Amino acid sequence: MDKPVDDLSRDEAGRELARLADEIARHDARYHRDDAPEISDAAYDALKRRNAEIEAAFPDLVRADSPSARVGAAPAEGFATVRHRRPMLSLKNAMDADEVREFDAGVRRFFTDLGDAPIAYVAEPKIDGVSLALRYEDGRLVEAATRGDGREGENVTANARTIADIPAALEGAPAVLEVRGEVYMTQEDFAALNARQAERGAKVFANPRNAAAGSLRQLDPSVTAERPLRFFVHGWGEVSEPLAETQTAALDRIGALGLQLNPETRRVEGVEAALAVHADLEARRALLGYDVDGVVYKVDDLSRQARLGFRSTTPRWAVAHKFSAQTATTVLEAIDIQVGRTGALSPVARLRPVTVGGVVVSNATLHNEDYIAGRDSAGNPIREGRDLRVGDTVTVYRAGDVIPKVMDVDLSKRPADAAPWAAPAICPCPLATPTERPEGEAVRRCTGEVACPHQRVEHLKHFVSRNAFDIEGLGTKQIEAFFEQGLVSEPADIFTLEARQTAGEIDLHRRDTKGRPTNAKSVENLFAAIAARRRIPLERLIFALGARHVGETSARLLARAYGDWQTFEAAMRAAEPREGEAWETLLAIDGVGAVMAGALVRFFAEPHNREAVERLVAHLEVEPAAAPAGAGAALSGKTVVFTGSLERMTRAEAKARAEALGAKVAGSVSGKTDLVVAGAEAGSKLKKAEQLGVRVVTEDEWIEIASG
DNA sequence: GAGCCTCGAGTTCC
DNA sequence: CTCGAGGCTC
Repeated sequence: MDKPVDDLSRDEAGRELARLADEIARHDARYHRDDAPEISDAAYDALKRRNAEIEAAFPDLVRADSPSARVGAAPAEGFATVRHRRPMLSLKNAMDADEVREFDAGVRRFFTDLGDAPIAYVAEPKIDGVSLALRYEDGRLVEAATRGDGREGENVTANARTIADIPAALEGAPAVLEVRGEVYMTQEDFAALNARQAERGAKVFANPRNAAAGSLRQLDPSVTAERPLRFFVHGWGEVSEPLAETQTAALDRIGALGLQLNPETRRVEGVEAALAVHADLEARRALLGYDVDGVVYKVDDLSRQARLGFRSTTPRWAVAHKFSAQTATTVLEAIDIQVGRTGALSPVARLRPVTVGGVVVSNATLHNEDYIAGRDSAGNPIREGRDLRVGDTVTVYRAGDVIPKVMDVDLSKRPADAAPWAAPAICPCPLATPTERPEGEAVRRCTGEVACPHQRVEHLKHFVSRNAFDIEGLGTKQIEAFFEQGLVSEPADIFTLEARQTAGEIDLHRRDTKGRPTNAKSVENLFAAIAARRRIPLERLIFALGARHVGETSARLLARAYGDWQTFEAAMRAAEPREGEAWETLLAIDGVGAVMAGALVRFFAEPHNREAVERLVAHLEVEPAAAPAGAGAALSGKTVVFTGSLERMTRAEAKARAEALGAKVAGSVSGKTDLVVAGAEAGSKLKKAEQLGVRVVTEDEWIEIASG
């Protein structure tokens, strides 16, 4: 049993914080990375709480790698983080009616039992607010959490309690009920709030969503209480009992408990009826009184929702049909070139600042030269094939209400002397390296590779980025400054900073990024943060190396396939392009193809990279990769093959089900196959399974397995 | 060989 | 968030 915090000696507290940091990091990895938590949420929360209590009692012992400081999306200080029991996913967007019809067709293809019957959908306005999850236990509100990165959000319970639409207690609710919805502000309330703010000389908000977000995240709940926040429910997370058989009935039940449902919500039969709701709401958009950016359609039947399941970040049973975006007109003042870490040259539009949807926009990505020329990569016209020229008057919108984009150009306002834009033949870096655009690719690249200072500095930024080394106090700005001052030119240099400082070779105290003297404390903190990262999980290291085509996910695959750094590095060094055992082993990894394998082999063939990696790893202690995920699930680690025609479910459904149980679904039978599900008229695959002695089951037996 | 699904890379603004 | 491209399935 844990000793009361008050009874802990300093030494004991220090030791326990160290233990907790390790343990929590391990559980985080098991949960986030492997999807295979080994302790309950409550036990995990208890660890976090214990850590926080000790930190509160011994603030000077708080570790650089403290679990309370370390979180994915870096929620703001001041709010505890909350792990969502069910991830709060986002929705797939549909930009027009045809994309919605495709969504409907996809849903229909999933089921074999529909015939011509239409799918029933729930259509509801997509409120432009802030997502919030409310957890009720035994009818009492116990926790309110923002969406955050979908896995962890901020605990804003005290603030949520001040919102009139959020009851503190629900009569007759299930033992556990987590409702999800949107906190928003009406346009009228927003205007009045801004008038009040302006009067007081306080911050004026750009739009109702920002006002709602800002109000919900006040550290002082009494401020939130004065803000006119409202809340609509649109779904639920964890529940202790099924709410109903349909989305409609479930929402009705939640509404009957005393929560607000959006009055525009409709149940409709078939996709065309759903589209009619969109047309109706778009026409009445300005009259609703609150900001709405589209309409969400959800499959009404909850058993069908469950069968459809989820893609990695979105449910298959819902789609957000967006309204056409708000636009603004401005002048394209310049087209600059940015260099990415892979050498990709991206044109950026510098715009005369203009307000779009409540935010001032002055930059917008132009993607690549085809985009400027008015074509997509397939040569199809965009902007009806009209090109962009400096001096043009252009229409700007914010894609997904976030990323500014140049939509169209007004040729009637084009200055007579506006010249077509020409892609740069040389990199804008001091080396002026020639650029090239490989046949069939959209992107032009600098050929300077490691020599190009732009690429080097971007490479370093990638190295310290959040999913790589994530060194606190060493962000974009700091890296740029260190690079410019010649203090850091490759990753290994980061780990020698402290030694060089001690030896008097460099002096970090002298100046910060702005040339001001830096205080000793922050330098010390930086050294501590760097030291804390000398121990690094293999997958983070592989990702941080920055080989092309190797992102977070692929790095994880590689880490799991090779297990530890020595094995991985030896294999990469031994591999030759397109032949040999090491190459074959690499390609055999599920998810690794010839392009990625080629990029890795090339990365490790480059002498500069080999040496830089060697210098780096000398400073590190690389943690081996965790065992593969899904341990404990019914079919975990098994490979399943479906053959013949299935009669009680579609292929897609069968596959989704098998994967949910931890299996990998393969297309052909081999020695690695564990189970073959043979439907009617199974052919060669069945024969092969019998030859290899692989276990074969009928569709009925499979359903038995899948439901058990 | 086409079509789906995911991943990687680059980007904006607060 | 979006686009392009890689990987896999049919």
